[in-house]
Amino acid sequence: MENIEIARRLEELADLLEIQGANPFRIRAYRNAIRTVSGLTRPLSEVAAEDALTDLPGIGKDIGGYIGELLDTGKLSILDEVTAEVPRELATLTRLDGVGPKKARKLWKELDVTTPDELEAAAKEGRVAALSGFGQKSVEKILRAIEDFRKHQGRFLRAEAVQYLRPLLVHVEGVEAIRRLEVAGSYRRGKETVGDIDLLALVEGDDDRAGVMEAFTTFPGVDRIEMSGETRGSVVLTSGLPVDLRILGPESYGAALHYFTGSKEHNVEIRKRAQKRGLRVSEYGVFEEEGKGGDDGDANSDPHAGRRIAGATEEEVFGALDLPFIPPVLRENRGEIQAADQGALPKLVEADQLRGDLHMHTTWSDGRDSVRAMAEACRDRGYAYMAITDHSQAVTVARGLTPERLREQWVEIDEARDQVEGIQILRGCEVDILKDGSLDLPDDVLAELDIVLVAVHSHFDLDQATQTERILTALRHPLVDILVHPTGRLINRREPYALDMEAVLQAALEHDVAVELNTNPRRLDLHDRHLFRARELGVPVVISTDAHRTAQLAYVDEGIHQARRGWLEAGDVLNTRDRDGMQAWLKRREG
DNA sequence: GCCGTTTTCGGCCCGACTGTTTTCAGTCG
Repeated sequence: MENIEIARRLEELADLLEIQGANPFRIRAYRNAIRTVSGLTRPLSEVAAEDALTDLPGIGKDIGGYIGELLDTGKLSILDEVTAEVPRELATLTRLDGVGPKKARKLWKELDVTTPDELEAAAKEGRVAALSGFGQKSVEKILRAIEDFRKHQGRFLRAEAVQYLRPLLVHVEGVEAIRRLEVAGSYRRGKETVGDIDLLALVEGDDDRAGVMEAFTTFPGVDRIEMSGETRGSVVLTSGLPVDLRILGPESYGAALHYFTGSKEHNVEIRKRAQKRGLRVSEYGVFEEEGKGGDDGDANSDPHAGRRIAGATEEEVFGALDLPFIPPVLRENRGEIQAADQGALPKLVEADQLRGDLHMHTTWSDGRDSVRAMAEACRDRGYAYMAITDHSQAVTVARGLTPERLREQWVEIDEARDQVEGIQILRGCEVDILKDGSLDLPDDVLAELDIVLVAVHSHFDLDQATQTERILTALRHPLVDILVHPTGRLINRREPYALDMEAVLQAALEHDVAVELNTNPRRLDLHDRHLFRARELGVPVVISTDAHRTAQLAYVDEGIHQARRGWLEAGDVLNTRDRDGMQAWLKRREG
């Protein structure tokens, strides 16, 4: 069983125990363990085999036992016991905005409501408003939440969100009082998708805060205002994108930027670290706690109590905790705090370190631009080399190339080599991995290519063992260079095919095959967790755009976040090598 | 339920905002 599946079961358990009213600290312990599991790059089965589950942070005897049970049997008996008492659908109910464990429990106990559909019916019949603790506003909010839940389950692509956001930024920036306006949150962490947008406005003094909030909530693209206070406001744009605004003074801006950049998990760890040093971290700054334990408790409820020792910049906040600046893309609690503590943060790869793009299409298959146009565009980007990699014959919808047409294309590639100077044009192909794992072109043709990419474009629904074996078979082929878009996912549209990625990465290592980070914003495949694992194992990664027109070569600029989120350094990325270095790798199996 | 360079017992991250309350619980990020 995969880590992510184990995390999901434990999460369901925690959700249901919370609804059941279990000790909140016990729930927290479960959530801590879930954080550890979902942040882990090694397979838990491997850790279990070493008998080292309880060495993991937040995992003790009990939870370690649950993980062991899941690994051994695929079942979790305690979850079965809990679901015998609490209906598992109730966990879904807490996904609704404004409905937490307490309200879910009340709706279930008093109205026998367990699903969004039942909740909607009860709300419309006036039964919800009649409950104590619920009023007319709660009912309206719940009905809206159900509507949102139905129409908008997926998150926004990062690239998509920025388009909706830009006009709002222009509008709010127009307010004179604003000294700085920045986007924090998962957007700043470079996540592939964002659920909402967090804006931070720096305002001097208290005078114009109301004006800033006013400008924010009256932006014409605002569909509705969720809340609007003195320092915090929350709206939903007509596009459905939720946006939060926080207003801060200069002494707190860095602390707030850190705090609202997150991730939540990273912040929790940071605060624990602070606590050990007798410090308190909040969005207002880093404070020295004074008179610990001696007070009446009121001192702790004042967010500005104690002496502020940092807050104006993020560097200051990290510095107060004896840490160097941690780049936002790393703040996922995947070991970045420990690495920072030990001076071992990775030197993350930058877009301008890439020396070539090794995956693109032309008019020969389903691309829009010619070989020459693509070559000129790559040269203009300053690349030293590039590969033309149209589809092979099996992908008929994309006009995939037969061996004959491929040879015809080589004539055109030769012409482009003469016409476009200053860049090396590799002749390649995105060769289909057929259902049985064999390749879509004969070996003698593959041998004449400079570079061979392999990919799955069919039979997505094979079971995991079969799909994995299919790809392993392809990786064993001695002429294969790169496995491209390895999981096949399309964000918000198609799930990855069932695949044992650990086995695939191990095989890539063994057979000296690279794996791709495809920077098409809908793919971003491999994703960060697997990139991290590839780096850990030493499997080379190629960052390519899969461009189907010249403009899409720019996908690399958005996609590079993903590589950085996977902790990749230049040395982990094959196409940071210069022309000779790349040539040497392509010839790695000769001599 | 987990954890320990002050602790094997007694803690466990922090604050804003809303709605339904007569002083605060619930939810969210």
